[in-house]
Amino acid sequence: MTSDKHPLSGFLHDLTAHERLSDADRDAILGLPHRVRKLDPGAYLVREGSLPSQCSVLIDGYAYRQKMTGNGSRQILAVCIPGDAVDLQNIFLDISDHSVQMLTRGTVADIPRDALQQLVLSRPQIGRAVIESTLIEASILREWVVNVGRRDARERIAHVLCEFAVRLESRGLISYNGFELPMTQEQLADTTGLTAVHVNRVLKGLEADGLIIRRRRHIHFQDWRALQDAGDFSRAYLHLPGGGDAAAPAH
Amino acid sequence: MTSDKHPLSGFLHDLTAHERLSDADRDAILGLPHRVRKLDPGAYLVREGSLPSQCSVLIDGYAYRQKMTGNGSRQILAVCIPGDAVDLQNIFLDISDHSVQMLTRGTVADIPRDALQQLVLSRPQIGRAVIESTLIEASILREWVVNVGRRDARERIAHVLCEFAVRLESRGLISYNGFELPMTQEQLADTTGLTAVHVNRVLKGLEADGLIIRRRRHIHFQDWRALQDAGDFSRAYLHLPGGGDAAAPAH
DNA sequence: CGTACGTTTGATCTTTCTCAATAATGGTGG
DNA sequence: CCACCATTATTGAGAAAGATCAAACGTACG
Repeated sequence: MTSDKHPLSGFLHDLTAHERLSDADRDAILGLPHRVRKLDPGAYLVREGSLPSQCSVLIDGYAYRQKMTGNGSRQILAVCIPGDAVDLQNIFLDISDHSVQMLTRGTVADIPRDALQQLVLSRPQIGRAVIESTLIEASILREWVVNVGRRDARERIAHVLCEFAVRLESRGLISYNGFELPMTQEQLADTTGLTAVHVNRVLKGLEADGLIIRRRRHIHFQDWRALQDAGDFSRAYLHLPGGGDAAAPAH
Repeated sequence: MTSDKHPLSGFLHDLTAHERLSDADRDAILGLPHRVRKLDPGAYLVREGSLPSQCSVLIDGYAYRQKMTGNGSRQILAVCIPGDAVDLQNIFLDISDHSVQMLTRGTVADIPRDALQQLVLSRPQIGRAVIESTLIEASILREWVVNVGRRDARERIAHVLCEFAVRLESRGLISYNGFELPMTQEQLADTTGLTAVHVNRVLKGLEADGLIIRRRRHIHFQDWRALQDAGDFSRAYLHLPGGGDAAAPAH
């Protein structure tokens, strides 16, 4: 998908989205030691309770953060898209507080924890970029708390669809006014705090009302404006560099 | 409450909870320019959509992060306790994605954004401490997503009570096996994604079952172990330095 | 071509919300 | 100190969103 070949170029691109880095900083990032791995759906990148010795960057495919409750239900906490550093939190915290698993087949680059830690501490602008990236992740988490805490089922799902589309678009990963949802309805239920059955009915409803068209897992935005309204969606919380609230997925 | 007099000592204490700082770093923090203000309940520290020019540190009293949905309901995203830097995110991000308001009467110290930014960039160990603090906040947000997404009303409220008690205890702010809940049942509803009416019934239930005793807003832990079980609570996600799962509020 | 997984649909049940009214409580001015 | 007012807490009854249970239908893949 990316024209540039370096495995860490997506990661670099993500970090430089908000912060302009010097050539030396850029070279230092691309020069990080790393090992590339291919993974199957369901493979663990991080396991809750473990002490990871490396940080994985997603090169292609999707992954998700996840946590289980005591009575066995699952809550999905984030969907990682190509370019995302999958466990920045584990650079500086010891015990992982959640798990990360592959959603689809994909490729990751593992970077030794020490090397990344050193890089962040020794190069202030990179440190700053990492802080910003972490802060944006926190902002998205706040929006997710709002989503599951104060929106009804239809709003939640519409919101998740909008967020996903805008994030993909910001990385140039979205196709013509629609995208391939990389998850089952059960996983969508686990991200919205609903049941798979109810997710199904809501999706059907969104389609019946002409907001989206589904063909298998492909979501086509038939009425992007209405979908945003239905999901109470405003992209401000994503802190995307482009600013404004204007841009929809490619029209 | 704190024996040391410097307004920023609570903030320093918070930052050094995980990271040992050099004397020079400590002096740099205490030497930050700041202005102390007293505030009434409801006063805004940060307004969603604004571009703050300073970062407030809570000296005493409580505050809460909050976001409104399009149809007017409120979701509380965090409760800030004395020592918390109230808007670290606004050091590096421009437009605030949520509001922060005082929960009680209290005191804050405002630090100019530029000074704090400079400090973080020029002193790697302080940068590291700020990253860790941010990461822990994100971890707590993840747990909140789980809480509102996958737990029922009783679990949610028990969980919030446990979290609050443990956080207070970690700062030495908790009194003998109980604490003063600094919020109304309506605000508790807004933190758990419930209604005030239902919160009332659940609290009554927790009391009827002998897990807590209420006297006005004071919560006494009659059966701390059972309350943790009822809330599916485990303190790991708070990443407290003490580690382990052992410590309960002072027994 | 059959098995496993995901989706769709229907019927019923629960939790939680909504609406409404009443009782405490704390703060305020006289 | 007391009467009054505005919040906040409590309680009840009915409504609704979403969960649960169960079954049938598709589709991909070995």
